Amino acid sequence: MRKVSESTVKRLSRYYRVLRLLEKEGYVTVSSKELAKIEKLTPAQVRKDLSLFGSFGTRGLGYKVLELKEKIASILGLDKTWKVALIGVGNVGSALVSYKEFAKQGFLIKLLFDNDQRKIGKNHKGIIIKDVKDLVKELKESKIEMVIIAVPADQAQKVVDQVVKAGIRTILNFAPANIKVPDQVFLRTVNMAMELEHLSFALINQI
Amino acid sequence: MRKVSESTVKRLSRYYRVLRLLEKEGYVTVSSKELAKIEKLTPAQVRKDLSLFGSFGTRGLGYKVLELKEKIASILGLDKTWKVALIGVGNVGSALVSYKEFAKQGFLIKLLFDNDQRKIGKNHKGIIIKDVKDLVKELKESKIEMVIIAVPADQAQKVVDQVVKAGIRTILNFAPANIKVPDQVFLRTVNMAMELEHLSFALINQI
DNA sequence: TTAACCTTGTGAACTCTTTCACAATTATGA
DNA sequence: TCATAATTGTGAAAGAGTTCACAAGGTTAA
Repeated sequence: MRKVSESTVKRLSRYYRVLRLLEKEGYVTVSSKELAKIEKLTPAQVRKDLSLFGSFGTRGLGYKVLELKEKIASILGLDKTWKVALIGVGNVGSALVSYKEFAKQGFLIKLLFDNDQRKIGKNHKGIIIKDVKDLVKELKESKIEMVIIAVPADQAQKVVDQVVKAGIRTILNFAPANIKVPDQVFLRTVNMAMELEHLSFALINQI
Repeated sequence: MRKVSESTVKRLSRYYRVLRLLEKEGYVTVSSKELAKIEKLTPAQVRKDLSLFGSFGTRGLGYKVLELKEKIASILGLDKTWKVALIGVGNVGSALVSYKEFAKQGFLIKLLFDNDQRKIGKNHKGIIIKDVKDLVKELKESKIEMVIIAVPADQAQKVVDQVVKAGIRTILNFAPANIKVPDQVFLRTVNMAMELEHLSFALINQI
């Protein structure tokens, strides 16, 4: 496959959300011009993004909403369900367990881990919290495909090392730490403080 | 000021974190080569980023850790404190109130809002939760500079409109919704499901 | 059926970002 | 003090990503 940029993937996620909405509102077709307007992009950008994966439109008409939505779902891997484990059932972890958007997109949190003896064995929103000691064994047995890290920063690297050892190739990290993984592992880090820093930069520099 | 790209700002945040760490470990100087190695970038990239804001280094030696850290802090606006209000004290909102990194960087959550009568008036981690009805008045009175949105998606636009009306110019949004703001307002949206979609894309397409 | 209109898909042009490469400058050790 | 080594800062080159512009193909209405 031709190279797909980070920005293109992000925009696909956005198109997907717009299409879901348009579908609900009863729209049958949508043009690149309309999509672009909604997302504040150029029509050419929208067409270029989509053309990386095939020709989904009809000249003179545009794209069929339902069809394009499903195409993008398939490109992003949203037409299947993913088994996800979450490590660290603290403040952030608990919030993520309740985060509806995950399940809506097929990301099903199947396992929870913590290292706190008071939490281990407890039922949290229908899932028994397991001991992080058994991480590698449990991840393998449950055929988990993705892992979300929500442990304190100083424990994150250690936990990630275990996760990698269990053969997991995709990790979403919420710990504010600079984590290292082997090349073949996909790691994305969400750092909420860095998002605020971006805003304070914008404010100070009056962009 | 010359144009500073989104990517540059993100990298500055990362440099800042590395420098904080290096300082703690007792390093006095650091070269662009070393910084680049830690962040998996090229030395030229590091120097180019910094050169946008001035000449902070010493040829033959590198950068003084403490000095560079402070320069970047000043660029990002981390050398002052920011008054932040958080709207929506649900799962995500509560997690954010407890998020240590915010305070560490000078982002102080001063006000909490919700629309749930059972929560309004209650003390949450030392802050009395206020009625979102009084949003505009309270934001103005408390001289809030930034707002974090953690309300359900279907209420987000309405709340943001109020925030904008109160004169706030920087908003960090955690609601999975496509929010519109006037041009002069800086809005960043963190969509955690979109981060997972990025990972599933990577996994499917075996990048 | 036909003419007028609309919209896609895509090379080419353009713009933005990253990397290269090297002069200039400072540090270091004999 | 001087030669050697290290490292910055920055124009120029290379590489990526975005927008332009238009031929090709499809729609619509009379």
